[in-house]
Amino acid sequence: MNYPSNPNPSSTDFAEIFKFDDYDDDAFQMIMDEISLEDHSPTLSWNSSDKLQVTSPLQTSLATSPTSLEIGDKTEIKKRKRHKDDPIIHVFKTKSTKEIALDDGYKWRKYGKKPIRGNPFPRHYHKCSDPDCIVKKKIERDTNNPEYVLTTYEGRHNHPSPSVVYCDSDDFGLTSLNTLSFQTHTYRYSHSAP
DNA sequence: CGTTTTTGACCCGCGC
DNA sequence: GCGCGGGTCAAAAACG
Repeated sequence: MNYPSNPNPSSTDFAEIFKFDDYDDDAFQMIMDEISLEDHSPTLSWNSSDKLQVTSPLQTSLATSPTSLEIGDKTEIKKRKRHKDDPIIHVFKTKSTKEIALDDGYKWRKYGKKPIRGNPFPRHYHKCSDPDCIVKKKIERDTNNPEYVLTTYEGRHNHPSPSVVYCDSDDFGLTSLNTLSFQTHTYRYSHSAP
């Protein structure tokens, strides 16, 4: 049984899904058919120019680039083709003016810090403290919105959270999608390991 | 005293 | 082949 990373940014105002990373078009469409984003129930499609289009009861949006689209002011979706051997990645965009490290229930060991070109704030590199677990996360401030922090999780924990299990599901690793709600505005999407 | 953080060095892929 | 940007290592320091 694999356990996904389980971010729970309890110390922040809210978090929201920022990026879909590793789905092909069919899988992505299937996912969008399954989920509803708060008061939106969007359908997604790609037009002839490969621009992402979202139609919801509230509005119709057309992306300005093939890979990114904001739905209202809540959710930004990014999409690209899945590459072979791509790791599973989740990116969370979290409003956080004070602390840069989120308490997500797992223990992490920091192993690097790097200045990133174009970003006045450095990126921090963390590994799961479990010696047999290879999950990593990167933390950096959003260049465009310095009051937000981007947390990128890579891989799946092979062990449960050492602290509280915030969300449980019998079919982690079996279904194509789990939609979890941590707080009012916190959503998480994952899919089974390949 | 075991674990984590800090920090410069090292490594590696990519574009030129 | 070289330089650059990004990712990781690892030794020492800091921490609790």
